[in-house]
Amino acid sequence: MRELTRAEEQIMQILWKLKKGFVKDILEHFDEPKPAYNTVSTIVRILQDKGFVTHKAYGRTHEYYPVISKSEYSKSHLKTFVNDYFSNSFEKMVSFFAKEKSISVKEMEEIMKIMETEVKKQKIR
Amino acid sequence: MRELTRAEEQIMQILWKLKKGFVKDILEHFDEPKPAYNTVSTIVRILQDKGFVTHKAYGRTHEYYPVISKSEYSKSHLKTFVNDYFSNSFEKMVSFFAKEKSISVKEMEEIMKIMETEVKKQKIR
DNA sequence: CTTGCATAACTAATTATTTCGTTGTATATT
DNA sequence: AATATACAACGAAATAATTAGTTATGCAAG
Repeated sequence: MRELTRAEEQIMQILWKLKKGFVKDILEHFDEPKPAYNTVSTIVRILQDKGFVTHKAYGRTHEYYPVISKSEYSKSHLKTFVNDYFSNSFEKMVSFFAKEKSISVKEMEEIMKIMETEVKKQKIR
Repeated sequence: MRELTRAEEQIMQILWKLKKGFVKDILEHFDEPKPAYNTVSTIVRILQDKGFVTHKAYGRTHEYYPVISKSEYSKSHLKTFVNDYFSNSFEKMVSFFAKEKSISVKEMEEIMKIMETEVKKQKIR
């Protein structure tokens, strides 16, 4: 999957939040200083060329939708990261952050609970 | 922490692997088609300006060292990612990937083992 | 010493990304 | 119909990143 550039990612984050939107809706969700209308419009069109969004036309105006979901993109992005920084091992990554105390005890307990459920579920089949 | 660009990251990965190296050593570790010597030299100097590497001079030639470790950088990078894609919750991220089956049962069992140890260790204090 | 080679530093050229002004057109308003 | 408004499309300009040529210098070999 193509990588999003900085500006593209910012707009995708807004679209993922909004689910859909006209350029003017996207623009509203920018913090000050807001970019020019045309800047947003251009980048949305680039995102469309790259296959990240599509649009529905209402006469001459376009309502844009994400085609790639936030989950899909994050999955692909994290995979690359795990591959590059943790020799493709989720385990290495997670245990690194557990040891680094980037994950709280409470979070770890939650994670263990979920994993137990998942392990059981996957072992049944 | 500044983000690494594509070319910069490639060189950092090599330096992290080598621990230290002259430009020519870095160059050797590129796959074909290798970039020009000067391309590598320029980017290493940019990395130095950004504070990612430093050097030890042997007369006129420089041996470069990472100043930011791979761990440090990956920590900062993943934090940004978790913040942007999982509303700053490691738990959300990990359980998403567990449910997606991106983490194998074997890996989950390992992770749970490590977390149990970590939880105990951190609860003692 | 002179020539050749290796290297860092500098700089120019190229390519990618971001930003936004301009244009043309459809639609709404008077 | 004439004018104003809103928008997508286009394109130019600005900025960032990448690539590599050129230059200057030190060192080694003859």
